[in-house]
Amino acid sequence: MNLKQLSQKLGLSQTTVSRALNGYPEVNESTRARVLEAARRYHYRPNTRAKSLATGRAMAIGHIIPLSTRHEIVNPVFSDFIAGAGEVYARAGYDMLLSVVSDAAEERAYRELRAKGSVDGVIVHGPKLADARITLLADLGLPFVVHGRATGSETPYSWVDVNNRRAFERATELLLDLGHRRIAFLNGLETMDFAVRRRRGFEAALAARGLVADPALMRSEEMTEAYGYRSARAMLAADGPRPTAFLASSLITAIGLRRAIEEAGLRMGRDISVVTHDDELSYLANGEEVPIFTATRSSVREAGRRAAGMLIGLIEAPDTGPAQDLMEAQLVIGGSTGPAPTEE
Amino acid sequence: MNLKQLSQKLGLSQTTVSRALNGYPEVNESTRARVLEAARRYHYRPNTRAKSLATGRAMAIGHIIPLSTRHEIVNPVFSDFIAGAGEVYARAGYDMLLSVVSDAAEERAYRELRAKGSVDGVIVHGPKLADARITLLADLGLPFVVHGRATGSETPYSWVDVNNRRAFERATELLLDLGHRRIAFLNGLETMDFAVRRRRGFEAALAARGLVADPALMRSEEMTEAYGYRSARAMLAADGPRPTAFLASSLITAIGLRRAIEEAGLRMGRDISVVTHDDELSYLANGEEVPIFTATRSSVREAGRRAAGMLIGLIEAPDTGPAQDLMEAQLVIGGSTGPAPTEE
DNA sequence: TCGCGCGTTCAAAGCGCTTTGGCATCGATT
DNA sequence: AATCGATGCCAAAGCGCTTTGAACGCGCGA
Repeated sequence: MNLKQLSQKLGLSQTTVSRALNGYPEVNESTRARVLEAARRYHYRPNTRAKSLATGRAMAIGHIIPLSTRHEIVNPVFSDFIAGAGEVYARAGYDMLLSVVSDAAEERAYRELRAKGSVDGVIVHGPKLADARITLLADLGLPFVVHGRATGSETPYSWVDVNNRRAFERATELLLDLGHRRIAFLNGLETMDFAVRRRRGFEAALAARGLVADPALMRSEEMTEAYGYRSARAMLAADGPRPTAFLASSLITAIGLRRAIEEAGLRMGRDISVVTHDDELSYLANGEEVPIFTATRSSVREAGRRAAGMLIGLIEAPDTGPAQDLMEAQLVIGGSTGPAPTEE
Repeated sequence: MNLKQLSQKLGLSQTTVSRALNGYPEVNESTRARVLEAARRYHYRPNTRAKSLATGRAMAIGHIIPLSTRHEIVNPVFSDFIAGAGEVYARAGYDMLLSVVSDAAEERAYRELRAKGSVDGVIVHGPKLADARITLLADLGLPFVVHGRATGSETPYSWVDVNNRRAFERATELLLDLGHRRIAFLNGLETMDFAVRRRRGFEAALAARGLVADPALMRSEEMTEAYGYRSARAMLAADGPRPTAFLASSLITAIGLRRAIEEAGLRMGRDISVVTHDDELSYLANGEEVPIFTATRSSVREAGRRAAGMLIGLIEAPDTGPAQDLMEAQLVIGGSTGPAPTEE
């Protein structure tokens, strides 16, 4: 059932039917009612491609996912973000277009999206320091919102981000207040912007008490379970003073951490304290009533909602300047932290 | 730069340029070369919407994700599947359209996808028993491939699935061979087809040795970490004979399981054996060289690739009947299994 | 009576592409 | 010399929608 057929059934012109459906004022209310009723009866839906060819609006938003194992993206954070964004798109009538591309093809993918006119805007995932995609997109004139920030990018841009620096600063302060001095930090890959901010927060909190981070206790890798396990195991087995607390960048890493702690015959929360960041992933809850891990908590799904909303705003009101949304993480206390054990 | 402009620059008609670009034979090879060169120079990309309006092909494939927390979908399995499918789509020139919808709106979402003509086919995720979506899609005449199967669906359909029954049968046999008799089974939600098949495999292996499953040792829930923890904790604390082994439906659940085991002062692999299913998620590896958990292993990313390939085949050769692809899981031995402890 | 404005409707153009149905040109065949 | 089949190119129609510009009928004031 297309517009032509529908208008024939109604004995009206395509023009009138189109206007009636799209809420234009110059159509008699009684005919409009007839049209709406008929559209419903025949399950009429305007063909998206024809509609966007005519209007020039794609009514779709793109997400380009670089497909590298060394990347932070093919990970559970992504599905939660997408779920949040998807809710908003659905409500606003936008489709979501996903492209999985190799890192090398990423720039081309953005250019194609633009040239082929398949989307009205894009979300940029996993920004790196001075991320090249930002200037690229600005050049292409394609509206975009970054999930995270890209320190060192000179052009202004829109973003939604968690205050990673502040979150990790507070987490570190908590551990310091509990008496911990030897705090290990298992960070994410420091090519990623958020990881750098987290490290800054960590270092700032130490510096504020006249302490300085011990390089031997700092790692930066992709945030897997094995990473947490391997690092904690090595640090706990090392000669010399051991860490009494760990700061982890993700729940998955913290889980690996816990495995190493327990294998070493220690008890998390008593012998070793752990604080982690928790993205509130829907399938990976940090315990039920009482959190397993003390954590800096911020919902990535909510971030998805906000980024989507911001982008749609940008698309529909192109003249507004770039927008920003800095979300504060909550520091929630769970069972993984306690006072630093006193020296024997 | 559109076709009209490009053809004017070349002094050719749109027809010829279009044919040259699309590889039609009735164009002189030298002009074709000229056209290709010019297209490259001006970064010409045909507008997708116009192209699909003209051809009737959307060059896009839809994935509809029901947005319920009670669902198995907003989970890491999903992102890996998508990553696999996305690779194939990209190579074949298809876009991927994602719709996140509430469960109630799911049927409508499929109908709209069809009526709006935005996709050439869809992948169905997380099939339930006698899933209604299958007959719906068959009625709509929209090509589709199911990731998994829907027992009890009378119409034939295409699917890609793991042999869940066989995998869990083998896992159970392994535990039986190791001398375990009290085996607990933490299954996924048994509204889902795969979970039912897994239970059948579990029960069949027991039955083959004249044993019968103990209902007190069987659970069926969404596969979270907390589920594994809570269930194992309760079972290990119960009066009467305790399980000596656990069969878990996902790595996440197994991780929760391990937490409960260790909190109970037991050692996994010695006091309590664990076998789990492992989807080989890229971010959640089952250990590094040596697997943490003994597991039935099957790559969900590979399943994504295969499903995408199958669907594209169906779309491009619509007359071929439904296809099937049953993947066998590997049973890999890790550190979580050992002989059943002898009774004291 | 005429002309005007208003409310309502329509025919047709246009979005950027593919594809049908010609139309020349030219070498080969009769 | 006339015919024919390739070969290579083009004009125009059509995909399903929106939107421009015009038209129609009607009531109203002049």
